[in-house]
Amino acid sequence: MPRSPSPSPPAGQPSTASDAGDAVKAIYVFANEKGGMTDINRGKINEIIAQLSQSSAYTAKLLKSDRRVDETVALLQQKLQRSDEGARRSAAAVVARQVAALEASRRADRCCAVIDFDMFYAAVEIRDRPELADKPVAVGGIGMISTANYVARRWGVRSAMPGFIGQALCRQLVFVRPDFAKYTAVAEVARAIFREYDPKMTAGSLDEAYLDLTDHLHKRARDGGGGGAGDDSGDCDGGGEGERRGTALTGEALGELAGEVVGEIRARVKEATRGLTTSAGIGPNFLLAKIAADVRKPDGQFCTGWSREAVLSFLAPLPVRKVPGVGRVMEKARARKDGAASAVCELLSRAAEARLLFTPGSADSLLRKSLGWEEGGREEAAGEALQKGISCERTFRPTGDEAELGETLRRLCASLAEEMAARQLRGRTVTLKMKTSDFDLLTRDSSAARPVGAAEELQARAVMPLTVAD
DNA sequence: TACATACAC
DNA sequence: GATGGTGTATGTA
Repeated sequence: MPRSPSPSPPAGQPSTASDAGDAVKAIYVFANEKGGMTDINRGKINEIIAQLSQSSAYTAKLLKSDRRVDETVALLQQKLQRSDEGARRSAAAVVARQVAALEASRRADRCCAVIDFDMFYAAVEIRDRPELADKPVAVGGIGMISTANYVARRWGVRSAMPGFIGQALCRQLVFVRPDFAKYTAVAEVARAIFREYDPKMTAGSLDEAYLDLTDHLHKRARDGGGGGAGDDSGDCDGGGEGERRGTALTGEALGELAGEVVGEIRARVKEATRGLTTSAGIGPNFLLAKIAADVRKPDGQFCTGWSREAVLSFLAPLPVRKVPGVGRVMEKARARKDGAASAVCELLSRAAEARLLFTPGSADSLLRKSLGWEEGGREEAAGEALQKGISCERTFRPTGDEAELGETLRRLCASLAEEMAARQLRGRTVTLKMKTSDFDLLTRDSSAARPVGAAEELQARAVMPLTVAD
């Protein structure tokens, strides 16, 4: 006899903060946002997570790092206070000039798409074991969950969450071991389809692809395959500065055709992968396409539009964290005065501040992103970019035994050398990374005169940062 | 060049 | 009781 009616997520109270878990909650953002989360149980979920995390070394280290970020942010504030009127004015002037230049160069003749499988690993596993379909499923192990299906997400189980927490949140959670060979094969099926639309397509990861559809769309429009020859009704295209490609396919017309094409691609992928769904974002560049891919997840697509108005009204209200490249730290550094997270519009309105605080490169990048103009995605892969590094790391039980550490190091070097040989790679700088039991990360590196690759060479250069005390 | 951080998936 | 692995980019000394 099975358990009773289908179990449902806990219906807790709205977060009754109070206790020692408060600081921890501030760190753990698992129960924020994202599809599938019901609002009702958020408090309960946070409580369980806080409970389990409270006394762990990992949390201690997170809190410590968070305090350091706070200090840095405080320093930035001081720096801002102390900046003189002249510096502020010239920063504002620079920003104004940049904004004008960027706006003038906005183009409406390019179309990019980012296509992303929905809960990829879990979807593949469920496809192959249909009996899992309505059960909460996590791909990963007790150490780490890499993907959770939407049923599991209703309990607060998410990717990048340690498995034991997932299990505490949802006792019926079914764990499935990841099978990367299988995922790679599935990804290859999808990529073959993507390449028909963009031969230069690039992959962000196994489950994510960047396609520049511009050429395909023009070809399709020329060959009259479909797509009403756009009625560009006034408010659409932003930069109507002539047709570089000979077809009047810009702005909204481009978007409309792209919508059909992307729908077609997604249908083909679903068919070819026996039912796997994808979500997609469409826009004038990869940055916007990437952000847009999140909007209609799962199994949907969204187009940002091309005009300045369309782009900005899409971006403005988004939390800065949605912008690729803006993570926990930058979010905090750009948070509002009252501590609340900023939206992209504030990023833009306070761009002059950023220019005073950060390196010119970072400030530029932030400004461009808040205008929705480039960066954050693939962008011109410009010929097969060569790989910059290769690594092999493993987490093991803490030990102070040098012989044991030495043996671990030997094994790591051996696997790495094997992988490098298989891919015919060598490198000049060997970096040894070591994580202590309290999650401090240390690196030591050593550069050789010429590239190395053999296990012995790697090992000889991997000098252990010993004397770790305690 | 050496080391640390931030970020993405 | 317990929080991964691979790769890229960037800041600072």
